[in-house]
Amino acid sequence: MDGYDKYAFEPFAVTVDLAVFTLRAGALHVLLVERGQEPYAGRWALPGGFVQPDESAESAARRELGEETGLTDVSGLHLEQLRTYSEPDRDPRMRVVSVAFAALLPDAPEAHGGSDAAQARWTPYDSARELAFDHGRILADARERVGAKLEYTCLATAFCPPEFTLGELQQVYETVWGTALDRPNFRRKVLATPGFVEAVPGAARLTGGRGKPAALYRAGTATALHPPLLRPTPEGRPA
Amino acid sequence: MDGYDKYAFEPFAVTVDLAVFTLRAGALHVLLVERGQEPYAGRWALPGGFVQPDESAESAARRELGEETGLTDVSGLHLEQLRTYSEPDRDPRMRVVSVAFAALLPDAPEAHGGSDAAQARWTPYDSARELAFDHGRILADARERVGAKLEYTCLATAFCPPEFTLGELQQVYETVWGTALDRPNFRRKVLATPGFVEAVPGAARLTGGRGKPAALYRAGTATALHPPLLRPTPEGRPA
DNA sequence: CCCTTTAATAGTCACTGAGACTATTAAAGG
DNA sequence: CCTTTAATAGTCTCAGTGACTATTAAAGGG
Repeated sequence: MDGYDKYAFEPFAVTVDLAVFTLRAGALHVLLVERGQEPYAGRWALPGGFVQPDESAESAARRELGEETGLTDVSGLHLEQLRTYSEPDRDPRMRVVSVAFAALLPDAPEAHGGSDAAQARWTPYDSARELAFDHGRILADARERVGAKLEYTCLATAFCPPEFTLGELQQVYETVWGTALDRPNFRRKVLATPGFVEAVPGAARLTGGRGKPAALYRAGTATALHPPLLRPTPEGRPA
Repeated sequence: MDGYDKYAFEPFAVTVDLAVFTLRAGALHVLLVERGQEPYAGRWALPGGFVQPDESAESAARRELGEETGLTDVSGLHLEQLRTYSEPDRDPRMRVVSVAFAALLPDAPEAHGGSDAAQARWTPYDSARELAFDHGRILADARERVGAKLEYTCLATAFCPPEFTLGELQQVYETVWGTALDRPNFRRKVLATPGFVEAVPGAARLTGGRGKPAALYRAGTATALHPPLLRPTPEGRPA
């Protein structure tokens, strides 16, 4: 950071790119926008945009999230920095450094084309292919990060509405990890972790299910899981 | 990422900042450079520099690491991106976005002033105070990340020379975490984790210790620890 | 050359947490 | 009212680990 005057520096464009996840119909979905112009015209891409002179990358990401999803209050949503992508050739036109973020939404409001996006759409994660730029890589990194963080943080509640059942919370894990979990064991683990969830007294989900209505819970105050809730190892992780 | 022509963007300076850690005399040390000019003249700061037009932030970090430490071969050293700091006012002169990295060195060659640093010095982590810019925050974030990664990765071997004893490996954990560990239990855990370390056949550390010489090990091929090696909870983590 | 010191290595015991189940309870709907 | 459906409660067992004791192997001083 020394010697600003002694060394020339290239001016860079700095952008944010967002991998916005939600759960719909039991599948992980990601918000994509369709590009209107070259390069990659007509291809799908992650939403994002330039960082403005008076804002941090975090502010820019939150602003873009609001613009793309149409949500008026994005203050409580989970948004975390993933990493920064800076390969010199990642944008064919110019030198663009992009700070990538992962965001989690409890429920998916239908996306509408934002100010600078032709159209935006929720896409099943597995159908998101051939993205523009290096966005495929960013998306894969974001997905891996989310899956890993479910293990040792309380992040799963970020996919849930303010009040949720333990079954719904379990579905978050099962959907993101792609594995089935034993219900009684999951229940025991969650309830045994102080601060993970707190019961909503005397409330139960009334919506016309067939069997016994499940009790409702709210996200607790804890952020970390000790000990972690490890995902089942199919055969034995690289260890 | 759409609409480059429709929206003005501010040109940013992009730098890398490095939190380079090593262990010396049983204490965690970090590499600091003394600033020669305003702002923060005379204050200590993290080494770093501008990203050049033809290199990624990772390349820039590796280049700076070589320049600051004087190491000719920094290819095998552990270097990982921490996060990007982009608050608009983090540099009083201009808009600078900095991609921060954490690096781990097995043994500390004495630092010499690099090309753009008046002088560089290994400083005990606990003595690193009042750093320039937001480098105090970056350093704290890096330290926390390193501590956390010891739990669920094989990162600890990055602090060790190519061949090391289990006692030395244990010292890494104890130094970074600031807690004592039970030696037989640590040993059992490490040896029971496939790929963490591999024995060097028939080798023992000869250097004039008093007691029985310890066997030597090399870093194994594994990168993750399953299950993790959790640091002892003093009373009960925020959970 | 023995005997003490020092540290590495081997082994034991008990408890916690989790995986794999089985059993019970409570409501909805015909 | 009785069947269906799902939530909730409980059991059994084993791996992993914290706490601890015992043994082994070398160095160094008398």
